[in-house]
Amino acid sequence: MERYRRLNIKLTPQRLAILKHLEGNKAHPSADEIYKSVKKKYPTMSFATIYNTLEALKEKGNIRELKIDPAKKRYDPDMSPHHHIICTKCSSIFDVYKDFDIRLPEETAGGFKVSGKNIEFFGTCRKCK
Amino acid sequence: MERYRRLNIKLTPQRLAILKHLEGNKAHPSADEIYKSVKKKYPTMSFATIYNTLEALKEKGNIRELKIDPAKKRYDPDMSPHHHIICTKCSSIFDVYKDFDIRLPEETAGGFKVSGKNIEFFGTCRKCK
DNA sequence: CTATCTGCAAACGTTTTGCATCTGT
DNA sequence: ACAGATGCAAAACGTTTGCAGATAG
Repeated sequence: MERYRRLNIKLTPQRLAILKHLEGNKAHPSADEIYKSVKKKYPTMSFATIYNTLEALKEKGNIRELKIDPAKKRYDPDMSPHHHIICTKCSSIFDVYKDFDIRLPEETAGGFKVSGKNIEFFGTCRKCK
Repeated sequence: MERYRRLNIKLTPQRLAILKHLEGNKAHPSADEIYKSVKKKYPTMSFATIYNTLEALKEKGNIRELKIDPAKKRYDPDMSPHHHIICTKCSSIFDVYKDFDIRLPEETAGGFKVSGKNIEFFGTCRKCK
């Protein structure tokens, strides 16, 4: 609770439940998964609140929105620099904590002002292979 | 026409129009963009046909489905190994023809059998900056 | 007190599907 | 001839929105 004060967003019970669900969560949950989980405690929980909160958290730099899964957005509360590897069979996502020193040469960037990069690995996870 | 025979899919006029639209296309078009374009010549064109054809082409390894744009799938007929850079303002996508020698150490892969990788850059394009 | 959040339901844009008809091979 | 494609409309799916009432600060 205290540690969320700095977010400068209203800390409603619903939001605290969402934050609690996200904290330390390594599953890269979708909005629907968060919704289902928090709805157990707050049966009136709505997607408006879920998305509203996720948007606020994203804006404050507290979570990342992942587009690694084309079917739906996934959210990652781990803001430390890392990449992901996704299983092409079960779609589960794991973290990759390795830094790759990749730079785009001026000529290759085609006039872009590059502001970031994203590396996705894919393959078959331990369970699925 | 001839060069599409090896695809082993029925070459209907609609499909040839889709193939023609895709050939050499560097715009990474969405299904809707392909639909709009092909509909000019085939006014009865439907999304069923668009998605059906794109799925067939993807399966035969003739196009790639890009997930770099979270709003919608984009399609890339360029199967040569390359990466992408997307403009965070106008969402236009450009190709990056540079090979990055990135490998995931056994320990970091977490039991995964890695089969590929994908690098996305993002930034502001020449026009938008 | 009031700016902001919640919850509901309706709307949205993209993608998928069922099915009757048609067509490439 | 027939496996498979087309076209239409409806449905599915994730996400967004409008708004009236509630609440954190």
